[in-house]
Amino acid sequence: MHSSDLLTVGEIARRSGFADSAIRYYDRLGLLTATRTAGGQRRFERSTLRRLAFIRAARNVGLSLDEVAAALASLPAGRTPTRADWTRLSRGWRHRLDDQIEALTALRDGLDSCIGCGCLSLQRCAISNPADAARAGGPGAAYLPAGLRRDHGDSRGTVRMTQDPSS
Amino acid sequence: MHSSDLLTVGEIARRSGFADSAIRYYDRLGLLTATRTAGGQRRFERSTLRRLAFIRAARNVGLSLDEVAAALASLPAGRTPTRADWTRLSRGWRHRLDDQIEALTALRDGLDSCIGCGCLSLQRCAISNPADAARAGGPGAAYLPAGLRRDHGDSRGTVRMTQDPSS
DNA sequence: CTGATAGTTGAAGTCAACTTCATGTCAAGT
DNA sequence: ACTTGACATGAAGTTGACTTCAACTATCAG
Repeated sequence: MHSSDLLTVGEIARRSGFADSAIRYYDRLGLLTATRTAGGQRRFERSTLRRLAFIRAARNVGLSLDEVAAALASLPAGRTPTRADWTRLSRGWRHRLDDQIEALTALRDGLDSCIGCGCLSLQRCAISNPADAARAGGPGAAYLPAGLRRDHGDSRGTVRMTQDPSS
Repeated sequence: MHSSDLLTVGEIARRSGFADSAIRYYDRLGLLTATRTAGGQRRFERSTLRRLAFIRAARNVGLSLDEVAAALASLPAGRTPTRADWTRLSRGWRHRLDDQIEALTALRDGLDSCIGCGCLSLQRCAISNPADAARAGGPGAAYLPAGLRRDHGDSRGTVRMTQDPSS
């Protein structure tokens, strides 16, 4: 029994599973919209909870907050989003997950053929290969998608290897 | 035709695909060992290239540099590691990748059952569920392994939800 | 011997996504 | 009215894995 059906930061946080600070952070980024009381405190509509569920789901799938913001910006202004709206936004996710699974599977299979030899060749080993070597017909050249790769800064240094680093 | 078969930072970097700065960083962390010239410059043995291949492979599989350091510390001191040594170190990786693949697959399958409804229920939706809700028999409760999860700070806030946030 | 090229250091910066802190204000129950 | 707990803000801190910078110094081909 509240005076209205608007929710405070604390209530939103408790019911969504996000920390208070994360809620304020998202508000600051514009991912959430809040009205303010006369005293300046945030008050959220209940639909904010669904928005937060979307945010968590998107992040689990691997989207950055920037991508989430872009997606949310495409929601129709003025009315509360419908199920169809949310569904539309998450359409691409399956494909994204498929890609991630495929990349990991290829990596694992490459590992299977590598693990017995211990070679870890910089040219041939699927599991240690950076993102652009071994392009030509290596049997299991496996690359992680950018989001999963631990190899983020590969834009400046093109790796072309012409010699075998034999130990 | 070099004066010896020792490699400079630049050569190591070029041939391994890592940046110079990363090589020095790894050296500082103790992941690599280098001798020094009279003038103080690093000189690496060729086996360092294999070590770096291992590091990249490990990072692709999802290990942190701390884990890499621990693994490398278990290599026998005094002699150049053999293939068997490298193989031993990467034994657990297949299992690790299997776990990651399984988690992503479960997430995708949860998505399949969610995507039509647009519900994104904080209780029921496998894809938006944080790490401890929906434990009891939800059909596709999917959780990402810690390394893939975008939800790192789950230690302090246990999420127990008892009400449906209907928008 | 002399440049050019490549190497050295420590400190500080970057990025993402938040959290923590200090200090101060609001709201609500009694 | 008062007290308590929640909320407000801006700035700074956190983590991991590096990168960038400034100011020097080493190496080597010619």
